[in-house]
Amino acid sequence: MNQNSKRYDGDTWSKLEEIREIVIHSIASNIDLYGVPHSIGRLYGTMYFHNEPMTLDEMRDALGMSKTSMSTGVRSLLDIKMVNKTYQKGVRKDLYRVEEDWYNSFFYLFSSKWGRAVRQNERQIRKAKEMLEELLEETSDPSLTEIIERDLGKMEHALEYYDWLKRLIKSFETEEIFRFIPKQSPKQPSGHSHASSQESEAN
Amino acid sequence: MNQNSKRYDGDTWSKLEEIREIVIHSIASNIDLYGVPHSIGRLYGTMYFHNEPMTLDEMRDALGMSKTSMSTGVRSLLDIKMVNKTYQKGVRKDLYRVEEDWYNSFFYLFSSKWGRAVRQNERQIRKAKEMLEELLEETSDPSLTEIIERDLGKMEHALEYYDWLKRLIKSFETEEIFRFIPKQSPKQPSGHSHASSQESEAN
DNA sequence: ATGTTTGTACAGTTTCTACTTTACAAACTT
DNA sequence: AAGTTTGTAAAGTAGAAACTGTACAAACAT
Repeated sequence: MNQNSKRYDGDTWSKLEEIREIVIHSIASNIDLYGVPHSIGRLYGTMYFHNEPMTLDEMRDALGMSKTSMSTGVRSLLDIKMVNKTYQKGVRKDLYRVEEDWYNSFFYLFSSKWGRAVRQNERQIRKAKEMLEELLEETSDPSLTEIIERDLGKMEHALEYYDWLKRLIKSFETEEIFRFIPKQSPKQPSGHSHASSQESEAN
Repeated sequence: MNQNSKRYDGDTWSKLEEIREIVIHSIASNIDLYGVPHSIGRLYGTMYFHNEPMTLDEMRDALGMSKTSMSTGVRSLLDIKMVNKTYQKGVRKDLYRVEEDWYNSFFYLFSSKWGRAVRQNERQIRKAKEMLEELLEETSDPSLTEIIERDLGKMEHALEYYDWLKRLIKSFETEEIFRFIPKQSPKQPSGHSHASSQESEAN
């Protein structure tokens, strides 16, 4: 079962590893979009092709890095739900496997990182808006009121944008986005192109 | 016109700056999502409230940083189109102002960073897929073919996901996303809630 | 209990990133 | 022409991030 423990035709096997390396490298060099360092991207890629759950020791051996790094690395992948902890009876060590559903990983990234940022900015801007309104009442100087009103306009505009972002993120969380961008691309059988409303199987 | 060169009621003015500082700080502490360092986030926030275009020297004075930092900082903001270069007759210095449309900034981030990543990963995975298919033909060992087929399945799955991401990004670029998530949130006057198809003014 | 395995906290090292200072080229002025 | 001004390249520095080795606590085995 475990393709790492058996010895197949060595030539084919090394070719396979070469191919996998291409993909792993590509993943690793783009994973910074998830705020994850390159080397941990390699870890992710390695786990992606390793079909069974992995232990920290296996990761260490596979990547030639320290076990501590594997521990912290897998933890950061766990935080953004790119890997999951699994359990297997009779196995003492912690086991991890990659989250197979990449849509989930993508959505979770937004829900967490972007969602957090949006909420914070929204809160601060709301606070600023209130303070500006208060300040506006206390001010008589017309050139100053003009500036305050301009700032207020910016705050309104910003709040509108953050509200939009929140709705976008929600459409990810609820997977309603699939109503608009379906998982399987439209095969254009005959009719119109966009905004088809076919159902998508959520998992 | 320029609120920095005149002297208004000092008390009100400092209160205003205090309020702005709240917003600037909040923006700066979340701008890492755009791959921009904190201090350059402050630069962005400062420019955001400074209603006229700014020169590098003004930035240096406003932030107390080196002119070189301002130069590289504003360049990185320029790269992701969060600021624009502007021209003003009779002015020798380069002038910059923030991109007012935050939707644009957000969309451009995806179009550039994510789009680039998607294209690269897609290309590499397509290459890997071809190589795997080739390898599959040369292989007789049944346990080995099983593994190759499993990898091939992963590649298919990945390509499907990247296709989806590409369509999502395209919906940003074309602003068709606004058909699904309109700029102004539905005021729920009476009817249904989501997927309204009202038009949005593109700018 | 004593001994072993497993994961992580902590301290130290290296490597990288965000700056600053200096120096200079290009564009403008006189 | 020589002298300014303006933006950036290059080199150096300080601090942060990524990684390693050691030490240890918790869980399990005997």
